[in-house]
Amino acid sequence: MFIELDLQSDTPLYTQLADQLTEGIASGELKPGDPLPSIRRLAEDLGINLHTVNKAYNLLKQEGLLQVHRKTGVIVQPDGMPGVTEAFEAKLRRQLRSLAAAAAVRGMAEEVFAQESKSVYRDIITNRGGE
Amino acid sequence: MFIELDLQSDTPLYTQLADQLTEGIASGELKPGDPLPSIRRLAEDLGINLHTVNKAYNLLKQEGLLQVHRKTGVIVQPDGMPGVTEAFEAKLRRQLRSLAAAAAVRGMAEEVFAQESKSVYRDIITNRGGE
DNA sequence: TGTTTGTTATATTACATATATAACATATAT
DNA sequence: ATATATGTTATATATGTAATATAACAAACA
Repeated sequence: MFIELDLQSDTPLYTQLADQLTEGIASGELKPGDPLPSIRRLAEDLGINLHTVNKAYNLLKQEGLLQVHRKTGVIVQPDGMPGVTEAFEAKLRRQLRSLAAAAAVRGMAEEVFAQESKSVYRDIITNRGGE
Repeated sequence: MFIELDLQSDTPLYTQLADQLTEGIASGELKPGDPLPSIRRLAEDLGINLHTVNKAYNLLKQEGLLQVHRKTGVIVQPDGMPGVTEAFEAKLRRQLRSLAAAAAVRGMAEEVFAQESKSVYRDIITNRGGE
């Protein structure tokens, strides 16, 4: 799986990494049970620090997307992905709210905003680059 | 206009403030030309520092949502709101992408995600509380 | 003249990000 | 047993952001 980090971005490296791994799982490129590179290995490949990768892995572990086994290494959650919890719904709505307000104030219509959402979602599932 | 800040949130205060002002404009509660409280006044009312309010106002000024006149004070952009620029589209897509991936990986269907987006958008426009 | 406005400057505190080393405990392979 | 590679934990450091606290400035208005 190809991962690209933008050092200039205002999004933290560990967040970028976690996001891209999440996309990989969502698209099916990474399947349940698939092994991920070791912390040190991935850090080496990406040219970043061990702890930054560790932070991203742990974030996804907290969310239930990864399992981290001592010595066995890190694998994609094989026992079923987490569902849409109340907490997740609330968080999603909160973040969507910020985006929707910015879109609405610029005159982007409701249907266009919804269509953008649908389009972006599909883009991830069909494993396209993004544009 | 009622503004509520969550000191426990991981979202910075100036971001929360800018978001809520944006929602106010999007919903029509704040109309073009409407005056906003002075920096010091709002800071006092919210119980936060002058510079935090200033940062929020300047952010919205940069985005073209506010006009800041010396002594006249701060008003909602009267000369037409900014449109949907390429840059905004790109930024919106980037942020939606992260949300869509998190939703998809938890099994939220494309239509449900789009419906959530539409629902949240409508919530803002119709000026409801949020839940 | 005095007050209020946004603006700018400095300083301080706290926290997050990212890095650099180092060491530890454990499971696997040799 | 020995070596190796794994995730984990602990320090330390540098940098940047967020938020606060004062203070002063220039300009507009009553």
